[in-house]
Amino acid sequence: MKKISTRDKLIHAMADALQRKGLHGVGLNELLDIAGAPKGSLYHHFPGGKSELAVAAIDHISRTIDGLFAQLFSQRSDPLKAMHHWLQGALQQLENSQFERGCPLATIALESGPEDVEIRAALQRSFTAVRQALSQQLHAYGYPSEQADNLAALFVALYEGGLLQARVAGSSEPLKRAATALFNLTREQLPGGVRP
Amino acid sequence: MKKISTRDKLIHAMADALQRKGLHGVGLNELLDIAGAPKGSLYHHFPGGKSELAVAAIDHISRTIDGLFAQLFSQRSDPLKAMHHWLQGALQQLENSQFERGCPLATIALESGPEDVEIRAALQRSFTAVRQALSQQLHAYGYPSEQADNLAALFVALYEGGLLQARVAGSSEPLKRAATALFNLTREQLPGGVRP
DNA sequence: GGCAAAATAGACCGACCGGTCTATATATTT
DNA sequence: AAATATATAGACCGGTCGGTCTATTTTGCC
Repeated sequence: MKKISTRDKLIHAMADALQRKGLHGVGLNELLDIAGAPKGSLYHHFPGGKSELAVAAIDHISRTIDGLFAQLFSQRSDPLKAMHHWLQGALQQLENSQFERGCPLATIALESGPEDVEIRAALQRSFTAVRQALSQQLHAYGYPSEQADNLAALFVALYEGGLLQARVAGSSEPLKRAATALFNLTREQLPGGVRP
Repeated sequence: MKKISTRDKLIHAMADALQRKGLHGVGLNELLDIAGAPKGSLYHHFPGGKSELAVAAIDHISRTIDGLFAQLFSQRSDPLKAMHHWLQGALQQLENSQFERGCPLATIALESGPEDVEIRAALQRSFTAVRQALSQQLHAYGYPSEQADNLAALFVALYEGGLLQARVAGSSEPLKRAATALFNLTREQLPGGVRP
């Protein structure tokens, strides 16, 4: 028997909707229906309405990613292997959902404009944190910090761009190919540009 | 003095809106306002309404990309240099628009689901064509076709993922970093995996 | 138990959504 | 010039949007 607060059910429903259809793609009533909550509860917990709930969902997703990374990198000393697992997991989720669940933040990232101040701020926090986490791991592994920053951005791009292509194609192939290409390249060029 | 047909004005307005805000982000009236056309004209030229116009806009964008690639690759024998120019151009456009104009197809790609059959088909055509064009150039340059396919997917991912990150960050930095990382890697590993 | 705060519940609202429909104007063809 | 197809014009429609408001129930505390 589980007790999930209405607040958490709302956040969860929004997070799921963001991953599948984005912010403009879900209606409030649909959301409340999924969460099993009335409108009053939404505006009680989130006076700012839809966008405040979206921010809460983004923050929630961000924390989830933090946790995933912490686990992923603690188990493997080679960060490239860890990132490979990360991508494998994303791919699995995509396939299991008939290619509906891509990156949970990408859609709202593209839908939102500079006028959506708080949403953009939350997204920025999250993406920056992800890049920093990756960069730090790569740096600890031996990459000079500049190179680590660059590679981190590239891996995030692989994740985002790969998932996007896979979704459109309705097939894992584009992501698999892009990942193969990048891992082949990084395997040959080790930290600092030194080769065995 | 130019004569742009109402049909083309509608397609243009939709294409611009897709790049800035996506399909759900624009209203029909807003669109007609921009195009300077009444509702009757829209449904005369595009009986299928908003989504048929979106398909036409996607096809239009796709042809534009084809033209750009044809020009880009005809002027440079090194496809990596050509792709560098491609990314530079995208970056320029992003900066000139205060980070509002990213990939013209990415937003609708994430907004649309498998139920949007025709939109998805148009997107799939376009993305496949882009990857094929890149792959072909890389193959002609010396990469084995398998490797060329993989690299093509990776470069598209760099473009999509890089632009997405740059938009969220409100800065070119993430895309520049990711591009730097990838170009450094490819410069060191030449076609066929042979090293100098 | 008594009471206030927190949370739930949903009727209701104006605005805007995409889309339909009829009327008029503009070419095109004969 | 008459007839016909093409295109423009915009009033209008039901539905849904996000959001407000009042009423009721549940909870935590003394």
